[in-house]
Amino acid sequence: MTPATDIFDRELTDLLRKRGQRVTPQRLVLHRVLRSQDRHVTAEEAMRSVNAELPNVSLPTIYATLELFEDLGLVRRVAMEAGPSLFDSRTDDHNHVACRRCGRVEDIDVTVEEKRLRDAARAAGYEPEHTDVVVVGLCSDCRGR
Amino acid sequence: MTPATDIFDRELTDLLRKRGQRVTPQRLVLHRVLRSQDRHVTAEEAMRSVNAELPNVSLPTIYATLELFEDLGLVRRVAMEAGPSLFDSRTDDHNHVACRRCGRVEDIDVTVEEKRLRDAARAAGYEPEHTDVVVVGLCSDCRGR
DNA sequence: CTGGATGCAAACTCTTTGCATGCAT
DNA sequence: ATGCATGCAAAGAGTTTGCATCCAG
Repeated sequence: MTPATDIFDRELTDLLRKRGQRVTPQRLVLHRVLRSQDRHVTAEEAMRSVNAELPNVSLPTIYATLELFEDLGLVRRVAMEAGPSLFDSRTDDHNHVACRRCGRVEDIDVTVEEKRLRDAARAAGYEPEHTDVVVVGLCSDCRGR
Repeated sequence: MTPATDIFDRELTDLLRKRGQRVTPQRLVLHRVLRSQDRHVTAEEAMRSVNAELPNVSLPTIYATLELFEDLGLVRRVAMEAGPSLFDSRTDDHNHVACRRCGRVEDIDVTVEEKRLRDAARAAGYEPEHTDVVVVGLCSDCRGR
């Protein structure tokens, strides 16, 4: 257990306590895995990583916990044109590139001017919460053929 | 058959001929339906609309044809955080708002400055083709509870 | 005629639900 | 002790595949 995981645990514990929800090993381990590991994981991948540390954690639990973490603002679902849902533990303002062939996703540290978008969303009757931006194209591997 | 559908048919016929592909009634009807109807349809919805005009068109055919139309640049898949794929027959530069509860999607006629995004995508090793922007929030119906 | 396109059924993938058990509080 | 959280199994969406038939060229 690196020093960082200690901090992760404490942060999650505080958030859960604040809402009167339980601190379980499954939640702690998934939280650690998400925040230390590579970004953009599927539920399956998350389960494999969790199970390396804590066996027998089930996919339904992973899904339930990811949804909980989304509510807590700890992860964000990445908007994609297709394929399984990806969950991103980076919650600061950033965006994504996705390969339309293999589905690979990477971060782009470029932001967009959201104000006009959110205004237009409100004009359409929506209360905007966040904005997903995905540049879709071909990654180097998939371009080579 | 309104005069517009005539034009739609001709456009599709030309595109298909150009690639040596066949002009079938299924393709013609789906094309008409997509271009005259409301935007952002699921494959299911598209099938229902097509079947109102031409019975017994199957879901696999709808999917295959939507993929073909995507190649032809006639439709675009809309990036979403979850839920069934939505296909958009508007291919000009525009973006979307989506309700995170009910999945409703509307157009936003606001564009973003894509240049820096595409540059960053290239820097990450991708060849950018287009950019999806989705403002996620709550629609008026879902906010009221 | 000929092979690409279709329809049907079945398989597959991803995600959610129901319910009995377990454990954090 | 209480009931939220979990694991398992099964169901449920959504999408794709295999294959025999059909029809556009």
